Amino acid sequence: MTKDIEQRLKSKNIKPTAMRLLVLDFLMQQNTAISLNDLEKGMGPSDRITLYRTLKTFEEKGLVHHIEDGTGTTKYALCMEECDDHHHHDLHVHFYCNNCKETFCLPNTKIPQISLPEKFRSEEMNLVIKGVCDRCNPG
Amino acid sequence: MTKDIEQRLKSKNIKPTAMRLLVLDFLMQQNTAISLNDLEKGMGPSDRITLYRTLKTFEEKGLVHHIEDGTGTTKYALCMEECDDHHHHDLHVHFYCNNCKETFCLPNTKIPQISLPEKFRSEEMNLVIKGVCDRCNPG
DNA sequence: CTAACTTTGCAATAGCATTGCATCACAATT
DNA sequence: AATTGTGATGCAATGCTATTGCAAAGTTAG
Repeated sequence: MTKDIEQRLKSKNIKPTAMRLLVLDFLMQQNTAISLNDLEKGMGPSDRITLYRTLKTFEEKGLVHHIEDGTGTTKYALCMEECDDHHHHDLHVHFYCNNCKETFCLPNTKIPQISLPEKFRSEEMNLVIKGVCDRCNPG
Repeated sequence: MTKDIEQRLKSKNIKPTAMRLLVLDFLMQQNTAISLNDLEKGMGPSDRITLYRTLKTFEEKGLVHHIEDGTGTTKYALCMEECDDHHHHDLHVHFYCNNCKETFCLPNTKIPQISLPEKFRSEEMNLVIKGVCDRCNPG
């Protein structure tokens, strides 16, 4: 089981240190995107900056993507398998729940094609939808 | 001409003070979304916090909307006429140019309907497209 | 004119992101 | 096994933006 995590790191060219195994393990247990703070609290006692840099490394290597959900604090979530180093999260939608304040990836909800004005060229897209999530929605 | 600006403030139930007239005038001259910093530099010598609160007031009253373009710093731009107090910017797309680092409103580019997973309810949407803008695009 | 309310300006704070540097772990090479 | 180099970690410190508290100034209504 640790083997899987280790393998996942190696496949992205990330040296599997103890810290990184822990962080990745923790990330894999989440079903929402989390902030650096959440990570710090969720892990055992560990250095905030190291966690920060770990996330950054993960992001550079295409293991994690970050989300600006409009709250002002950056959230992080694991990439789906298809991501490579340079194209994360371009396609799927993120959802911020106004009720529980959680941020979700909606990996199956893709951003449709948008036709831009003349001479604008698109390289990345980022769509955040705010509303009420399935768990907070009555009925 | 100052009359127009004054009228625009009044029509949104904002008391037209000297400061506010200046800020609105400045905003009307912009064709990109600007940060608080830009505003501070662009105006004569004035208090940063007052400018901050002026923008906030404008936003509450539906005159201005803010954009999180992914750079980490909030940008502000005038709303189109159709905005009312509660529904700004929900519909149009924002564009961030990776080259000139400017953020634009694309008022004529609307966000298409997205079908969310079961039991997710949408209240707001925010789409930022990054790429190269018309002015930076060769040819 | 005076009282009530709003706006403005200054000071101070909070919070997140980010960098510098020194130490430590590890891996490779001799 | 010792040495050297590279990357990872931890601590300290900083920067920047957003945000609040409070007092002074300005505005409006009675």
